[in-house]
Amino acid sequence: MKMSDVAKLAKVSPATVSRVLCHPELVSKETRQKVMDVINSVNYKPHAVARQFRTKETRIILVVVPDITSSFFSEVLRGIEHIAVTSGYQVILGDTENSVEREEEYINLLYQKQADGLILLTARLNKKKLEELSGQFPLVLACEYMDGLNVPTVSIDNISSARKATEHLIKLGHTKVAHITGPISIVLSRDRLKGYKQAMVSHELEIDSAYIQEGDQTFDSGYNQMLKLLSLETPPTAVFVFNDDMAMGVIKAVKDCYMSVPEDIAVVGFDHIKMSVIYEPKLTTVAQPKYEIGKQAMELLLKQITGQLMNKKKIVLKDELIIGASCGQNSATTRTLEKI
Amino acid sequence: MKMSDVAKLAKVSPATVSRVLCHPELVSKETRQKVMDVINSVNYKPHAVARQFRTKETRIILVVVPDITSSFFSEVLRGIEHIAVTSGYQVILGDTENSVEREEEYINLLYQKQADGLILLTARLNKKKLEELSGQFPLVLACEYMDGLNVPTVSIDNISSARKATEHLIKLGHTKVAHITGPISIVLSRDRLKGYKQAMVSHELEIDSAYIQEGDQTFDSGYNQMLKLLSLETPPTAVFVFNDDMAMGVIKAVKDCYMSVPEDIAVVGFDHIKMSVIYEPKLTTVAQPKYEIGKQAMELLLKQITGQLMNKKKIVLKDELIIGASCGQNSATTRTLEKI
DNA sequence: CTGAAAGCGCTTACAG
DNA sequence: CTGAAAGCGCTTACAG
Repeated sequence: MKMSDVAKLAKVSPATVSRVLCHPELVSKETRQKVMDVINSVNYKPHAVARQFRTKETRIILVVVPDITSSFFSEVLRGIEHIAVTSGYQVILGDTENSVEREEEYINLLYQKQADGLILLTARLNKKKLEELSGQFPLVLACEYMDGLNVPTVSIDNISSARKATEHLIKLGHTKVAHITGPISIVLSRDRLKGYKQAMVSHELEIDSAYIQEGDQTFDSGYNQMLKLLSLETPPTAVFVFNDDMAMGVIKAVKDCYMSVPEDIAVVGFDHIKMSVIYEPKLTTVAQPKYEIGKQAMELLLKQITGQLMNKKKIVLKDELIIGASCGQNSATTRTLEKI
Repeated sequence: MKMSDVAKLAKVSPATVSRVLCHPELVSKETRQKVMDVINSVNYKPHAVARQFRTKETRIILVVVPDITSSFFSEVLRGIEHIAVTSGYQVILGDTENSVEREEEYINLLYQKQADGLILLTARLNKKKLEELSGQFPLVLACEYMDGLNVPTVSIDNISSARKATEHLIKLGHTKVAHITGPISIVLSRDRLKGYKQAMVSHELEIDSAYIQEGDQTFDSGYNQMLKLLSLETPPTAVFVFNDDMAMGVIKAVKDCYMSVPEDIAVVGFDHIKMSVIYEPKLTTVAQPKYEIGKQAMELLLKQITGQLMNKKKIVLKDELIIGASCGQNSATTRTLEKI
């Protein structure tokens, strides 16, 4: 069943049927009714690809995500998808499984006009390529902020959040604060490391390079890096960890060494994933507005697609330090007092 | 840049360019080379939608998932996506956020020919509608098995897995075994409940209807239902729980009542999500081959799309009972001995 | 308010 | 092995 068949049945031209569907206000009430009756009675559905081909818009966007099984990204994705569907767009999922090659394969879809725009939840591509891409297609970078990059971006301020998280530990009286980073190849890791260092320096604490260990984002790597830190001659008394997965691994390592969190070691994580609330002790962690990041990224993309361009706008959303039990507010207060 | 432009530059017809791209074996080596050189030098990419429109295949499939933020579904999705991309297909993500209406909206995409096939990770639709859909479009149902439904399906045998899980508790010496179900409106919940009952009956244990509580799949609901069970006059000594999220909530409830898992209450979960290994005590749980379910679902869908139809085949994959610490293998053995 | 006609960029059956 | 031509199902500028 195609539009011309509907037209015949309704005794109008195909153009009129098309108008009823796309611009009903251009058609007289009676004609409209007549056509709608036929459409409903034969259950006609317009051929999406034909329309896309004719109008040159697919109403599809592509979302490239480094790891779809991650609790963090899947919530951002939900935000994107929800707004997309509400606005009449569909989402093609591009799970790169952390591979740059797959990232580039997906981006090919844009050149083939398979999608009207792109949201990147990961940016392993270099700055030049990203800007070039952004010049050619509607593009939004979410989660990762890249300094001096001329591409619309939605993210939190990772540097200041990391600084805040570290300062929380310092204010609790800790001086030997370690940091387990994410893969140092990604900007996020470098930003959070920067924030950690800023906090240390501004409180005149020494940054012991043995206190900085690189993890790979997984629970196990948090576990292993923590064992390393614990076996130092002077182990830290507090650790700021790149993400919650690793932070939980850190806690597990501490437990396995017959020590306690927060009594012996205070831990702060990052992301506030669902599990961070369930794990014991409940994590102190930086909550990112995951759904909101997705939502705003999609809205920014839509603005570009519809041409309400906003000169490469950056949106920085508010994060929040969620106080759990993994830093020991109370015992820390005591420590501060002892110092005084 | 379109195909006819490339053709002009290469001094051949558009048909030849098309053949170079789609059926290179039909073109002489020299012509092919000449055309490829032009394609590369101008970086021509064929217009995907035009091709889709002409060939009547989108090489897009639709995956409808009830909850993209769930660790379980996102791993199944990864399996689907991986095989899809490897086979030259793209995946449109349909996150229903557990709403039946949204499920139907997504399915509309099939009628509009936006996708070549559909994988359902949730089936709230009734049997008749599903079979009708399956008659019209390539369709695979994954995760949920529906009795007597004539639709290709990939799943585990939920009844026998649930029976096995419950029997594990019974063999450990428990006679007062409770079950916290999922939402009883979904088939999976009813199947696992069935398995639980089978195990109880076949071991001649009484099924106390107060021992069966309906949860909603979340941690919190596991927590709440467990509190209810613990406040019974004769509380159970073991609980088989519909999924791991709720099982962790159950454990938390037990702890909060100053009791221990597994000493006071033994717990078995379902799914073997990542967190189940990290949580303490480590869950005993039924592992579903999540990635494999996704993979096989996609392969089954591809077979339908390419017309290698396999009379509404069902694939039942093997699950595995993973023994953690939440059932107390040892203490249980003791109990059994005591009984003797 | 409505219709006739052109055309979006490809692929493929047909002819040579 | 190659080209000319038709046509996939829509939408929209144009004319009336």
